[in-house]
Amino acid sequence: MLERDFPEIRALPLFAEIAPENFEALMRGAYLQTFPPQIELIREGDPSDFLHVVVEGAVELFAAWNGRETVMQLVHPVSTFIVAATIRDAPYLMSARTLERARIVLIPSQDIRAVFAADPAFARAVVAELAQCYRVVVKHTKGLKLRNGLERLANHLLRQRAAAGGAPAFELEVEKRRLSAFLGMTPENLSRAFRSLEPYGVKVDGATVRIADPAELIRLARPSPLIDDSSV
Amino acid sequence: MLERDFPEIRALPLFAEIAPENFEALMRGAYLQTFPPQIELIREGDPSDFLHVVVEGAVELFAAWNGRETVMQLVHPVSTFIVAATIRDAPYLMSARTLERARIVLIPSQDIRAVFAADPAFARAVVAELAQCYRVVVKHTKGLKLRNGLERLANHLLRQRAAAGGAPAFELEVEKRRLSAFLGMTPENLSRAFRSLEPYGVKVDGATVRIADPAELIRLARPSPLIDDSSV
DNA sequence: CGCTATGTTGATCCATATCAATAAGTGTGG
DNA sequence: CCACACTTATTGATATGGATCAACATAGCG
Repeated sequence: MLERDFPEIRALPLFAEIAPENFEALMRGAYLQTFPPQIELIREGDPSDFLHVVVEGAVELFAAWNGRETVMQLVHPVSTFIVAATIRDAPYLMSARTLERARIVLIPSQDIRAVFAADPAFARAVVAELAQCYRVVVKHTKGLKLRNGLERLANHLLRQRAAAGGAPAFELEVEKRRLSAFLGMTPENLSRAFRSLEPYGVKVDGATVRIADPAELIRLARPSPLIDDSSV
Repeated sequence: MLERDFPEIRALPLFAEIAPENFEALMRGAYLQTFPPQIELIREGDPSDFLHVVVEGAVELFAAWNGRETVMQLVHPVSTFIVAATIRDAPYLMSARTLERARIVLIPSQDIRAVFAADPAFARAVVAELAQCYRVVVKHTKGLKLRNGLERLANHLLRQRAAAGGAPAFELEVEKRRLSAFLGMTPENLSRAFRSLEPYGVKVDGATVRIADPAELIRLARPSPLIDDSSV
């Protein structure tokens, strides 16, 4: 892997505290690859060969059953995915595909497990990362079980707005089709949900969302830190 | 804590490989308590003070939002809960209450974090536990998003049957009301779902379920290891 | 520039929720 | 040990959120 790609990976909480020689070891075995859109990176059920780090672009984790398919998570730079499968040496529970052209670092799972066993700092970081992942899924599940489609969308928009620094307008980052699957609804339903939010000051033009008065939307969405705060 | 309670805790994957002196340290600060049914052990949003180990009885993890409440997980002996919050020193994302009279070991979170930092074997075990928890939630979420109520129930019954060693009859372990919340449906709906399963050879009497011909039910449920196998 | 996939909108259907009434347990205190 | 109160489970009737089907618009792309 190229030198210049180290810093952004090194800066990830997962790798920040790791001993230099161990980080070197990980990077030596790692591949940096650029993928076109719509490439299936991993398939659920396959053995976990690599830990993936999205450096650029976007990836979706999805799952299928009985002919149905849903989006489980949307992954944006810089973050890792499938840490759990890598650590447990278990088959992937989700598939992954690129949404756009993406640059991804692939670190062999056995290297991860080796350094994990040898480097206490890395072990701690893996734990923090896993605990984080766990909490993300729990929050997502809470949203699915406790909110209806409109509420999930409203809160998603507020989260995106916050992620964009509170700007009055921001981009959706993903196709509405995929967003609908992520939010647990059909595309048609999402479209109607957007219209239902108009009275609350939400204006949508393509992938651009403009929230006139956040307070209005918040009254509907009732965001909770225990579901919506990514830092908690 | 009493000597005689050690073995079953020590035998847990989470504690099995830990150094004797560290395990001693954990147990010295731990409390073994017996709680009556319906006691709220922890409340979502509270700081995580203790790692909990259910030694006897049953506990449900639940979450609430905007006046609604749902069951996130059912915890039976011997297992731990809220490892993630303990490790991250973050607020609980879920509340917990006893379903029956329960014996629970409470280990101060700061002790867990201290031993975690000092004992590599324990750190590894925590990671394995967390990865396991993560995968459990992911599977649950997949079920919620990819299956309808009837399918979720059918698969739940098959899982319970497997957990009971494949016996033709087994107990539900929890009130139907709570099971319905866990499966993401209303009690009325669960009741009707049970009746819908009669043609598939499912007989319910109180909390006892009898599956005449598993093959028949399997055809409907289409269980998948990536959703239903607890070991994967 | 046309082809194809995505998004929107309307009509309709269906699964699930809600409301209501009753039955069946379960626990408590006399 | 039974009667009473209260919770849970069931069943039926009805409402509704969301899915499906269909048609069309639009946007991205070769």
